[in-house]
Amino acid sequence: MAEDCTNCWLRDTDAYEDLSREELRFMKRFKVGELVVDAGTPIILEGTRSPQLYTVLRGMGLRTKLLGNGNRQVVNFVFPGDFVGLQSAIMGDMGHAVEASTEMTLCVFDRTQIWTLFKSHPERAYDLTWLAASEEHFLGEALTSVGQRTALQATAWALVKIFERGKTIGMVKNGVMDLPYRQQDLADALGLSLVHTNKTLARLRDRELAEWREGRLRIGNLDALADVAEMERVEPKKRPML
Amino acid sequence: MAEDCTNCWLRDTDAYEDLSREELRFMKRFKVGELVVDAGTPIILEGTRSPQLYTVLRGMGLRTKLLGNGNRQVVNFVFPGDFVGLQSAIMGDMGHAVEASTEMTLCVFDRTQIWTLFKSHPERAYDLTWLAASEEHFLGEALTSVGQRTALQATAWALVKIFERGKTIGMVKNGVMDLPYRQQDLADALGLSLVHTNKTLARLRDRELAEWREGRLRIGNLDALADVAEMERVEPKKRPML
DNA sequence: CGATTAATTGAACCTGGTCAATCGGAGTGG
DNA sequence: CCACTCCGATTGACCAGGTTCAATTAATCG
Repeated sequence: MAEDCTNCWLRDTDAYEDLSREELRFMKRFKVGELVVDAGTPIILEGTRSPQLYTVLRGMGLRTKLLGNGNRQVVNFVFPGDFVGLQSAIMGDMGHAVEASTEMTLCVFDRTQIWTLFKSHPERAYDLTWLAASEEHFLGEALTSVGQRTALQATAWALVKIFERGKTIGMVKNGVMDLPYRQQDLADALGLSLVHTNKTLARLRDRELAEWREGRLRIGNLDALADVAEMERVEPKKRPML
Repeated sequence: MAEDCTNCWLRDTDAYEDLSREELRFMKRFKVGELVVDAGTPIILEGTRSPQLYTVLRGMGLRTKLLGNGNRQVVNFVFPGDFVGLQSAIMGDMGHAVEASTEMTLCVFDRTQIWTLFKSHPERAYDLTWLAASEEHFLGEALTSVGQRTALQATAWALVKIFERGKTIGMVKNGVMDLPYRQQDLADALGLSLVHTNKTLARLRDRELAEWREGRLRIGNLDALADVAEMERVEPKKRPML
């Protein structure tokens, strides 16, 4: 029942780099199956050595970190095409947990093959490093948002980021994108309280910059929203996908 | 005048993994020279494709991101043994700038050799990925600190992190470590104002948890400080060094 | 229909920011 | 050697962005 990497729907979006026939063959060998999980299911636990690596095929999730006092930080949102479990594969254990926000289907890879990947497929190894560096890049931006932007700016920044990511993988239709998270998730991502996040979203709605209701995000003028966020727009590049 | 990788003083600290003779030989070829910069000098600019890659041999610096409104986020502190320029080498450009806080000497590598490194030295490629994943790991923690911890907790967290890093590379003597940054740097790292950072440091000093004066950090009881931060201590592992 | 979960709104409060002044050390020119 | 300046650290007073508490609404579900 597992899909064939060759026909992976994600490769048809122009968000990802193309792979040669040989490379696809290797990925097929690397892939050991598919995993489908319900919304709310933990996929990887923080601090553990995950037995598996995944690429998200469908659905959305969260990377989260729990603090001793019960506070939660959402480290990132997880979208189709994202690679999950890299830290664990390389360094031994995960710095954050990963959980499903919707039903998700994940492409499962064999972690023990990581080393043969480095030895015999340097292009794929390079892609892995690219993904790690890219995540580092993103987290630097997120840190800057949480540390230096006001609630309004940070919220606008997050919505722009999410919307842009959604666009690259074809999740935006007519300026609307499915965004099946709770306001609490965004609040935990930005280090804001739920109440204030709610009020900030209301402000963006009133200004007709962004409207997020019932799991759907509508943004009319992305540039205007980015201006509020005081962010420099960068055309999203093609990214590798494993 | 360039030091020989074989006798690199950093390899003598037990913070870094050992390299075989062959590996050291390759690193020597990879290395093209040494760079010495004064305190205050920018080493890499944000958003640029840096022509070079560096490993810090001596001195300390900062990774910073500038916001449109002039706000600055300190993304991380840079210590001897840290690798600088990885994002640029892999993804094309840097997400942050790097500048020297003290005089620094850097080991300079040839960026164009990166690809041969992936092809012919998979162990080194693996190490590069390790470094990227490690930085990602750290930034997740930093994000959590800035997002979820109070000023006192965040400050304590930062000092513990810095002190632990300092210990692994032998910079701590008698519970004291050189920390030649300004309070403004720490403030920008934690998303706090200078004034509040100052008062928070005073609080830690009053409680006799940490004392940072005149560029020297003294911590008597690291565990007590970590308790204030509500962080789980993890024994720092050996890390690769290029 | 009661129970649960998420969104929304108002009001009081507080952590941390802003403003402003002072202090001390290092460097510099006379 | 002294006056002057510059930079970073320090402290007090006031202010505000965002948190907390609490109550209400709305939708979903067994």
